[in-house]
Formats: sequence, structure tokens, C-alpha cells
Amino acid sequence: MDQIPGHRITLQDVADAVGVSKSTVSLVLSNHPRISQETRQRVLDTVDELGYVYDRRAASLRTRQSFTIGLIITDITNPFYAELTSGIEHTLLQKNYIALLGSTTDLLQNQERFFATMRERSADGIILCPAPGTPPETIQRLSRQLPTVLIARYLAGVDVDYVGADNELGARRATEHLIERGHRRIAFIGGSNDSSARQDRLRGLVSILEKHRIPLDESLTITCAVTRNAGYTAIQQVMRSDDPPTAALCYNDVVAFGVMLGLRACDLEPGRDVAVVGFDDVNEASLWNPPLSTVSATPTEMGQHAAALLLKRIEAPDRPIQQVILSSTLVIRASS
Amino acid sequence: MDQIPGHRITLQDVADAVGVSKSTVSLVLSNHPRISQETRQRVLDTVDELGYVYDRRAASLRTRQSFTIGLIITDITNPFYAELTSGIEHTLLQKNYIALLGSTTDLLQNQERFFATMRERSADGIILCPAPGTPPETIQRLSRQLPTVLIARYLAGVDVDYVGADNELGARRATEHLIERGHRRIAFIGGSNDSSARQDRLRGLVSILEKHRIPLDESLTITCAVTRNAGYTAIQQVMRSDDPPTAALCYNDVVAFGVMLGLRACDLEPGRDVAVVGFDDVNEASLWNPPLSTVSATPTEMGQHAAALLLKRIEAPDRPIQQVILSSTLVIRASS
DNA sequence: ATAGTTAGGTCAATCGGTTGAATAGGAAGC
DNA sequence: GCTTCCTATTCAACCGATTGACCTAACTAT
Repeated sequence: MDQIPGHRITLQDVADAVGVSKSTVSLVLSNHPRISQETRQRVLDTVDELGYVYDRRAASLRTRQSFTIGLIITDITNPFYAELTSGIEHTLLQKNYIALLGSTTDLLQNQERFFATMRERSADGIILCPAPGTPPETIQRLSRQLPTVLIARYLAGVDVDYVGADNELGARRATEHLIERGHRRIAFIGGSNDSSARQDRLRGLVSILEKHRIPLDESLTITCAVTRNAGYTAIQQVMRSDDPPTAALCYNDVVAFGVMLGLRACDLEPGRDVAVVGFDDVNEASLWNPPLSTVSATPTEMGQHAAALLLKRIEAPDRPIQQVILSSTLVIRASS
Repeated sequence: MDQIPGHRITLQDVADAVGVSKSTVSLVLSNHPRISQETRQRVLDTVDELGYVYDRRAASLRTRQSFTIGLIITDITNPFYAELTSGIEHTLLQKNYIALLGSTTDLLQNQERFFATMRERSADGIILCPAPGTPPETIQRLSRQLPTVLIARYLAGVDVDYVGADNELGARRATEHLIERGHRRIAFIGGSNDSSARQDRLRGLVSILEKHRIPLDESLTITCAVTRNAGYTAIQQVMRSDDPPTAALCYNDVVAFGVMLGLRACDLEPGRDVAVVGFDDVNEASLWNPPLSTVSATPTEMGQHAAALLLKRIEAPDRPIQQVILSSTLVIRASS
């Protein structure tokens, strides 16, 4: 049953074995109705017998469909993206698609490289979480070359499908909650300044502070990398200031974890001495000590929506641009 | 600069624009020395000008190299696999390869489907963490069809490249450590029975118990799913037995996290009342409360080795089978 | 002057499918 | 009996690269 090394079984081989033309075999495999039951059966039997493997790249050369999409995200070890990816995979699997994975580490240079890679390999579309600083024109151009869906971060002024969370709403809810608990000095920790997600979250915070006529203190808004370590360092710095905050709204859960650890390092107990709220509700959030209050972003669901949206766009490239905003809910746990 | 929809710029287009044959253009792009500097430059300029994109699938049809590999793992949301993937990506990126991602959830049926998918898409090779229960013949056959590297779990009796941790050694070290701390009733929690990793870890535990003439208690060895929840449930059950263990060696960190939470739910403090040790040393392990003692498996490094090994095998299919066993070290933290 | 190199290209077959147009062989209609 | 219409199948061009064999003009050695 082993193949002669170097020789791949092709349609032609199957055709020869059955005694028909390769067109017939191809038509059988694509379930064309105009083939007789009998021939169909003989072909299928022979396919099995010879161990024929369909060559999708040859097919796709002709049909211009590869059933492959590009998934370009920041970092697969960040649980938010891992869950996103998991949701995407789930939806793709059902439609017989598969993803080429690219982690950019938020480096524009890597991102460009993945764009090229995906086009060279003729991905049918791209799901992209754009690196901060991505020029809008780049995305505009990309989306004209290849069906594109942005996920989790949008770019102002670009007409392209997008799936994300309602970050502003989430931040408003979190802020209301903190204010109800009596906090008036609320720090905002983490994220890079030109990420849309961060801007939206910060806007939500500010709008509620204004609503309650709480003065804004710029020194409580800190940008930092989106890592545990950065959160760890950032919170310690701000806690050592003259008038430290009593609560921290964090760019996301990963930063919030760092913040909680940083607080402990200052001998402060998160949840008791300082309230901490994150974003994303990654799986671990509920399992930390104390469990983290967080704005739930349902990344798995987000991924599923993004994949579904991309597949729709691939089918109908001219359908109207669609933006899916998933409503954020606040999950209150012991950290606040 | 926008393309006429439907028409992709090909080698021929570039050739026409320059006034040479498409062979020449192809040779320029593959850096063939036989083309004059002048022609080369004109071709390259035109490539830029027309926005030509190399079609790797067309090329790969001819060359039988796709610069794509299949990565088939259990679950990308498990940080161990996420880090593994990250290491793999890192190495692939340098060699201009990219991975097609498939998460099986340890379902044989999904795994089979991904095998087919990867072959249809002509992956140049596969990195596989085999689902428990995978028949060795399946892998043997696969590895004859496609360069294959197993990762993290091996299958006895299969001649195939493998990269993994020295699980038995790790377990021995962890057990010695627990015994030194005075523990004599050590539970082993989690994992599925026919996973090689689990067998090795359990073997390590048993061998050290025997060495110290500590009797083995079967009731302390529990299989369960590799999730936090399963660990959470399992530990509570065993702690409620007549003669509960004083320490738990867990199948991996994910299970250990569940175990620590389960202990708290029983009003027991991990690290003080019951010692807990995990496997893998995922990033979060050091950040838990208490920080988790764990056998370090350096998944990122493992991934890098696996990718490097696969690329070597692709280049030289007949090189001798190689097994890379990464030595495990015990990282002692407050949980034990 | 003649044969032999060499540098710089071009030709055409090939990889393995897809698909619109063409064809053969009946059956049905008139 | 002749045309028309089906049905089941085949033909052949095409997708976009690669590459061994071949070609040509210019140069070198004898």
C-alpha cells in the first residue's frame, strides 16, 4: 500500500485504474450530478483503494480558493489571543477552512512580513489584530487585495469589517462600579497609546469621572507594555507617589495580574487596600487570588464572530462592511 | 496601482513589461547567477512597480515544497501548548516557514481530519502532539508519507523523531523533594492513562517511593481530564478520604492550579497544609498564590527544538531518527 | 580561420487539478 | 427516416510557477 517514493497518486492514476478520463474523476469528487451512479461508485472505490489524496494546491491554482486563511495576532501566549484563536479555529473547522498562524509581537515589521506570506500562499482572507502604529492606508490597501477582518482593535477611518468588544461601555460600567464602592482616585494602567482598545477604555473611564464631577488626574494614567511584568512595575511606581490611587482600572487582565502582584510587593492587599479591575475575563481571571473583577470580553465568541464574518466576506466580497460590537459586561469578583 | 480585479500579476506580466521571457524573471527571483546585473535590476524594478506577488502555491506545485508545516496539538488555550507554539513559530519564521494550526482537543477524529487537511494542503511536514489512544501504526504510516516530529508525547514502538522532556527524571526530582520535606503520602493527580507523559511521570514517582520503601497506595493515583476544573474536583474527592495525602504531585500545572483552588475550597492552604507540585512551569506558575513549585519543561525551548528537527528532517528525509530529551529541573516555590 | 567556451537567455514540458465546450450514443418527437 | 434533445463522458485549455535542454552571439585559444 506504500507509494512509490516520489510519485504522488493523482487524478490521472485513479482515472486510468477505473478506465475513465480524469475529468470524470474530478467531477465525481466535486459531486457533480451528471455522473452515473455506477461510475461514481467505481471511482470512489478506486480512490480508496489507491489511497488517493486530493491536492488542494493544484485545485486552488485553478479555482482561486485555498480554504486557508491567515490569522495574524499579537502573541499566542497571551490567553486572550489563545482563546480568540480557539474560537476562530472552531468556526473554521466546520467549514473546512484552516488557519495559517502568525504572531507579530506587535512589531510592524513582522506584521508586514506576515501580510506578504499570506498573500504568497494565497490565503482566502485575513483575520488581523493590527499592531499599534499600523498606518490606516496599509490596512485599506490590504483589504482591497484580500478579504480582511479586524479583530479586537480597529483603525479609525478604515472601511473594513471589524469584530470587537464595546470597550467604552465596559470601562463605564467598571468605573461606575468603582465609584459606587467609594473610590475617587482611579488609576488607568497599561496599554500603548495608539491602540484603539485603550483609547476606548480610557474614554469610558473619563466620561464617568466627568459625570460624577470627579477631577481628572493625568498622573494616574499610565501607559506600559501589555505584560505582567510591566503592570507589576507600573503599579509600584504610582503607589509610591504622594497621592496614590485607591483603585486601578487595568488595560487588560494580564496587566491586572501584574498589578495585583505589584501591590503585594508593596504590602498592599488587592481587593482590600486597593481595588483592581481588568479587561477580557480570560479563564484565569476567576482563579486568581483574589479572583479578579474584570470586564468580560468573551474572546472565544469574538473569534467565532470574526471567522464567520470573514467567511461571509469571502463568499460575497461586495457585501456591505459590517462591524460586530460585542457588549461588555462587568464581572464583579473579590478584587474590587 | 490597484489591480484589475480578477487578474493577478504573474511572472509573465513582469516578463512582458521588461521585454524578457518569464524564465528570466523566475531566475532573477530565485537569485540564479546566470542573469546579468543589468537585466536583474530591470526585472526587480518592474516587480516593484507592478506590485507582483509571488505565487507560492504555483511554485510549490512544481517544486514540491510549500514552506508550510502542520502543527497539530491538543488545545491552544492551554498555556503549555501556547508556549510550545510560540517557540515553534519563532524558529519557523527565521526559515521562512509558517504553520497551519490544528487543535484536536485530544479527539482522534479531529486528529485524523487534520492529518488529511495537512496532506491535502501539501504541508512539508507535521509537528504532532498525538492524542491519547492514537494507534502507533497511524503514526508510523503518517511518518512515511510526511516528515513528522512528535512533541511532548511519544508512542512506544514508533520510529519517529521526538522532542520531549525527561518526565521520569522530573518526577523523581519532585518526589525526592517532597520526601525530604517529610511527605510520605503523595497523591498523583490528573492525566489520561495512555499518555506517555503521564506514564513516565508516574513511573518516576513510584521509583522514588520504592527507593525509600514507602508503600504505594493505589487510591492516591487519580486520572482526570487535564483541566483546572478536573483538578479542582479530583483533589477534593481524595482529601475527603479516610487517609488523605499530605502532598500532591500533579500531572501538569493546569491541573495543579485546579488542585490549589480545590484545596482552598476544603479550607486547606496549599503550601502550608498540603504541598502541591506541578509540571511544565508555564508562565503563570510563578505568579500564583502561592507560587507553584513545578518541574520545568521549558515548552518554548521544546518547540524550537521540534521545529528545528522537523526542518532538518525535511531537508534530509533519510537522516537517522533523532530523539531530543530536554532535561527537567525542579523549580521550588512556596507551594511545597 | 576553426573549433571550443562562455555568458546570458529562451523554450517547452511539467506539476495536478478544473471546467466550458465538444462529442457519442440513445431515446423521443414528428 | 430525420431532426432534436438528453445523458454521460471526454477534450483541451488553463491556473502560475520551475527547470533541463537548447540556442546564439561574442570571445578565446590554437
